[in-house]
Amino acid sequence: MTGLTRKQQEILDFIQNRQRADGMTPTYQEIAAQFGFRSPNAVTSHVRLLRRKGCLTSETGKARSLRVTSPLQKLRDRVVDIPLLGAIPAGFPEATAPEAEGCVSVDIGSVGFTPTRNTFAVRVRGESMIGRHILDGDLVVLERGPDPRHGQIVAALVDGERTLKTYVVKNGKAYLKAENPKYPDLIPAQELVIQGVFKALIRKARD
Amino acid sequence: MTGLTRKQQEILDFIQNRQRADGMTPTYQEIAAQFGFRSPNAVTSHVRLLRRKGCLTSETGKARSLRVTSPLQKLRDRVVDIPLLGAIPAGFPEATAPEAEGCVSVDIGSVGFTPTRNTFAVRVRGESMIGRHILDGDLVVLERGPDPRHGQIVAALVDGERTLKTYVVKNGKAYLKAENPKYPDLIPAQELVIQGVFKALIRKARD
DNA sequence: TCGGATACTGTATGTACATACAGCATGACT
DNA sequence: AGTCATGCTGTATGTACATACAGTATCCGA
Repeated sequence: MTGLTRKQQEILDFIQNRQRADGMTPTYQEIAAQFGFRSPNAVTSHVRLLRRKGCLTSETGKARSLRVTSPLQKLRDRVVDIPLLGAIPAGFPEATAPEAEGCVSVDIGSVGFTPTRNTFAVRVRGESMIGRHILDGDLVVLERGPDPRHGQIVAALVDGERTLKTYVVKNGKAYLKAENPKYPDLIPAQELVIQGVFKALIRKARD
Repeated sequence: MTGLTRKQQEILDFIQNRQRADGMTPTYQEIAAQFGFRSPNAVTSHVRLLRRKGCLTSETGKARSLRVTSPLQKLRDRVVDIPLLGAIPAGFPEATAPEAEGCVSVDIGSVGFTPTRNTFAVRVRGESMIGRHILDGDLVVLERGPDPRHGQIVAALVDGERTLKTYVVKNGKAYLKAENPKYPDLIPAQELVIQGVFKALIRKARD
């Protein structure tokens, strides 16, 4: 397996970029137009080579069926989009698609579960959960719905502001506990709106 | 804006799933086949409705040009595939695509940088970096290449095994330091292979 | 009870696309 | 010089596809 030619790599990249950007692969004539070819056949021969080298597949006769087969692509899991909710959607406007202020896209293998319509993400503000190794600025993925169990981390509305807390059950009563000595402890859970339980976390390095 | 009909939702889901799975949107006739319609026109009218409701776009005349316009899709960032490297690729076989044992796909906004060919991911084993809030089982994204700066977290090969350490410079000399009292401290950096510096982290909740 | 939307069947048709056949350069290796 | 891969132009052609026109049946709100 020889490496790809410069031209071949360019074409491969073009196809992949177009697919990612537009959601559909370019046609032979679109590729020809992009590279200034005056004959769609120039593309055909390139595609033939790329296919022989195993970088490209297509189903014969089908329109726009070119697909880049990167070695990673085969290992790739399904990618899901999780809405990143902003500051304060007080309560939770049931079933309404809440205004997303961003979008977190991850493969389901890495987050370890399959998100549903009840999954959302939130950016952590403050260090209230540093004891559980969640930092200011982290992106936290939560799932609304399931009743939290003892020891799970939950997002809750406290005085109209959202914070992360640990859900603890003590003598049959539920409390929320901050994992940082600087923060107030043990808030009775009944008075609060619990928005979801912690499912995953994404952190970027601060330089 | 009324919600979608059950049938409309089904068709929309089918299109989206096919697009994600195959990398190309189904044709009208393929959709018709899927739902048992004996006329491609049944699809046409559904598409017309979905387009009016703003859930679908297509460029007229173009084959396989249907695209689902979810509100999240617009916010969606570019998704990149990062190879998940396994146990011990001792050293780093320069420029060779190292055997990936998995694939981490994330949008570039969430990881906060644009991965390159020198980016890879590794699953953390052990609690040597608990002081920097990195836990056993976490998925860590690293970038090979840039010389580490003081205080940055790096992946290094120590006795043929990979661990995460903090890169510290003391009196002009570089050391690696574990962030856990149980682990040995301050290893001279010269004797080790530094594989990359910490860029991002993905953690799944343990139940 | 009379629209008006949804949810189809059935038949066409123009064109968007993949792909085949027939060349002609260029460079690289033997 | 000769062969072989790359990298094209130019012309066709069959078919895969989007889409228009003409109906029919059901359900629902006014």
